[in-house]
Amino acid sequence: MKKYWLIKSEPDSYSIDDLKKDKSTLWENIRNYRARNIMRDEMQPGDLVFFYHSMAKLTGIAGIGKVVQVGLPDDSALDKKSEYYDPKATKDKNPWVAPKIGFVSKFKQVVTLEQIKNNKKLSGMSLFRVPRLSVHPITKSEFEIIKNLGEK
DNA sequence: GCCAACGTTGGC
DNA sequence: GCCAACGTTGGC
Repeated sequence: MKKYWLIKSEPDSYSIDDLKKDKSTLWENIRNYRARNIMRDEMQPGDLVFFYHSMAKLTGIAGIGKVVQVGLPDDSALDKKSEYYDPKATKDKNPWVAPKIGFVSKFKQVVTLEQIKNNKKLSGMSLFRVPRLSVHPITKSEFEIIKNLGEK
C-alpha cells in the first residue's frame, strides 16, 4: 500500500526548485537513526513525500516528490572531506542509507507551518509529536488536506 | 541570535 | 547502564 511521508530540507541548501531542476536526487546526509530506520525499513518506491522547507523565509510544505528507489548507500558517510563523514562507517558496513527522491509537483503556494498549526484536522501530525525529526509519516487524510491547500 | 527539546557521547 | 555535558535542530 502506498504510504506518505514528509521530508525536511533547508531551501538554502536544497529547495523544491532544486529538485524540480534535477528531476530527482539522492536524499543523503541524514545522520539520525530514527530517520534512517524510516527511510530504510518503511519507505517504498511509489510512496509520495511532502517536501518541507525549514529555516526558510516561508516555513512549510512547498511541494510533492516521490520515492523512486530505496536502500541506496549514503556514500557521503565514507567521504572524509564530507561534512557528514562518519568515522564508524566503512564500505562494507555503512549504516547510512538514502532513498532516491523524484520531483512530482511544486505547490502553487507554500502550505505554511502556521496554516498547518491552525488546522484542527492536522493537529495530530507526526511533525508536532516528534520535533526535530527530519522524516515523518503522513496519513492519507493529512496528505489530501495539505495537497488541496497547496494547489489552491 | 536565542533557546527549548531532543539526541549523542563518553566517563564511571 | 546511568547520566551529565555537549551538540543539533529548527521555530521564533
